[in-house]
Amino acid sequence: MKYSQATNYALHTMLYFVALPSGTTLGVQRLAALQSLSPTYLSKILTKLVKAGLIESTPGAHGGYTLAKNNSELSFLDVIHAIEGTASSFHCGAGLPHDACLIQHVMRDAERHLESYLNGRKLIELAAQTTQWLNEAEQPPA
Amino acid sequence: MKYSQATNYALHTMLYFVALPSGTTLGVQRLAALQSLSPTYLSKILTKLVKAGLIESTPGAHGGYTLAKNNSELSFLDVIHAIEGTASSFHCGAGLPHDACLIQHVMRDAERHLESYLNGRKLIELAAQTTQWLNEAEQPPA
DNA sequence: GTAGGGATACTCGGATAATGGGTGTCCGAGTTGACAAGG
DNA sequence: CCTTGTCAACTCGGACACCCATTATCCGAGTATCCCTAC
Repeated sequence: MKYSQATNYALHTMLYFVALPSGTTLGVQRLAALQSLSPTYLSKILTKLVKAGLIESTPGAHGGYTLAKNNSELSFLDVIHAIEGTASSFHCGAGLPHDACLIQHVMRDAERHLESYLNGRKLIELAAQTTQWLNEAEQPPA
Repeated sequence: MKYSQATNYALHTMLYFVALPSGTTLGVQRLAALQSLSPTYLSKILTKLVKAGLIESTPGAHGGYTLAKNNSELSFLDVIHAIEGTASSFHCGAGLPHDACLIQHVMRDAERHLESYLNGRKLIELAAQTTQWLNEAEQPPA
């Protein structure tokens, strides 16, 4: 029961996109430098985010990634589902007919509760503090 | 983000203990046969449950495992923590001071919500149906 | 001045390790009860 | 009848191997922009 590091990177990346002015495009190098991780690995995560429709990519020179339109109300759950998939986190291996396992019922309920909460938490909640953080990092006090 | 199979086995095992009359002792062979898995692997899980204080073990002949006293109100969270540990499921690897990561705050909050829910669901809720299930399996209709 | 042809700066996708944890097995050690033999 | 030794059943713990997902890297392909040169 652990979230993958890729989810962590994806959340930070999406937070940058939400915090920056709408329409800003960022390249892999910039994003990787901000989180100090390898650009090649981050690109894999970005393609997942693209396929999930959270961001859009423009190839070629001056290309990069942009927040998909009307995605300012992005939730934590959207990002997590894009990376980890939407499959259930608990599966009873017993040979019972489809979903006769009582334990599985409870675990699925718990999962739904968790997803409901994560769907309510939006990335934009953290945008204000993040933009401030980015500005301080970009131009340090003289 | 997936629960281990060991957690599944542990939950089923604990459910058997709760459903059966208080004081019943079960050996590894019986428990493994009920879930049709290898006894040697199940013993590993059982030792974890013993160390967590959920069950007690009596060595020697006619030995086995018994539900620890006054544990009838066992929750799902107790079992999960015994197997998966109590460590947080999300850890921000960034070099920020202790817990300055805003994303980590949200994820920890979500985790607390999930744990609160799982702490409220008790194993005994499923006991009635499980005992019925066990009786049918033990003595099939003539 | 305009068109064409590189060069460049990106994204995209596949192939390929390395690593670690979950899963499962094997074996020896320690402990207790049952049983039988001998005094 | 009592003691004692042996055996069997069972838990406990460590060591070991296997499998698979995660993590990470490298390289070639495709694509758009820029710049430089030739006409």
